[in-house]
Amino acid sequence: MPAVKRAPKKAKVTGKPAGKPVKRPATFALRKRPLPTRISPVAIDLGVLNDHLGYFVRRLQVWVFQDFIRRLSHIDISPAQFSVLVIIGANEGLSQSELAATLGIERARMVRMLHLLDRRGLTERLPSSADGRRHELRLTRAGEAQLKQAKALAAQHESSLLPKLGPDRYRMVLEALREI
Amino acid sequence: MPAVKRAPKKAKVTGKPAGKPVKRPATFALRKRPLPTRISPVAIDLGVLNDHLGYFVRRLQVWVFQDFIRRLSHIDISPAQFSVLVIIGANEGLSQSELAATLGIERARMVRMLHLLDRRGLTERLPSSADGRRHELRLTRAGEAQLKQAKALAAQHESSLLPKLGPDRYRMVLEALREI
DNA sequence: TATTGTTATACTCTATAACTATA
DNA sequence: TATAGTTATAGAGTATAACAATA
Repeated sequence: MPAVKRAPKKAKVTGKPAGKPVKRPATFALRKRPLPTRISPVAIDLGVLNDHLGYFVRRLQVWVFQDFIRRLSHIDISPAQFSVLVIIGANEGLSQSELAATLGIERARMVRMLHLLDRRGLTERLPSSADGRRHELRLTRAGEAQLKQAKALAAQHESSLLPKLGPDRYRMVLEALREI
Repeated sequence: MPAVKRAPKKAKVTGKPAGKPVKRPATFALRKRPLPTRISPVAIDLGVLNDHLGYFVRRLQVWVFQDFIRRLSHIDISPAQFSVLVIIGANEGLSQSELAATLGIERARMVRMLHLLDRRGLTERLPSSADGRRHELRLTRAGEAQLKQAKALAAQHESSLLPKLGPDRYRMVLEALREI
């Protein structure tokens, strides 16, 4: 309603006992709604957005991540967590800073992500013998098993993009972006 | 340092008088650091991430947005704000819900964005005469002027992507994503 | 002095629930 | 009952500052 011409609403604070924090899933809870058929459902004139790569890249990124999140929701692995596990698995013993720099995640943020993965028993941080400041990162046995499962689901996710984009476009775009 | 084998740090709370909130820029404060030469600086084995479109799309999206933010930092327009102004400008009188659905932004989020743009004198919400629930959105004169400036800067941003991606790749990717 | 890992803080954004005015 | 706009809240992510241990 047109609040512009009425008194402010005052928020009517929810009637809940204030002690009932609703548990939300760890990753974005986008799982329930069906994905839209088109990535960019156009009902309205996009104006100059039509000439901006960033707009379409953003729409595609959101759509791809949502599909990824849905497919890996069973094992509760987010895209960021997946990338962390993959990099550690492929580069055992690397440091948190190297990992963070590789993925473009802040060091401070990486600390919390690794805390969580440690607590879930998927990763370990071993003090480096060569450099007392560093942690050498590795997957636990459970982490390796989880990563294997995640890779299988992620591969399914990736396969699903082919028909969505069309095989030619898919290959073209992937190769183009990989080279940048 | 290897906290795993030491007592928890206890956070040493910062010595500040606790009454000095540092003013941060409205958009992501990524302006100061130089953009990396390569979008995905690879120093480390990416493993199966090399086969995932989502990874590269995400890296590209972040990179493109950072450039956009820098270039429009003078006028303090974020990518999301730009898209809102463009859509309103190209579709005067549309409702908040339509705008939000078009851009994939939550209605609740859109409220705060429009509050801010209203407060800055760039947009207006007029009660619809046909439907008492709706607001018809439009740009103010100032909003039109600001959008014009923003479009010019955004066009410069877009031009800068061409040499970065290579003109052929740029056209290919833009056309591919636009069709999806 | 610089770097690694860490904690804390502020802010942005997403997801959701609940409320109101209206249809 | 459903929809448009709104408020509130929880959580994820980003940016930044500051600190201890170590180099």
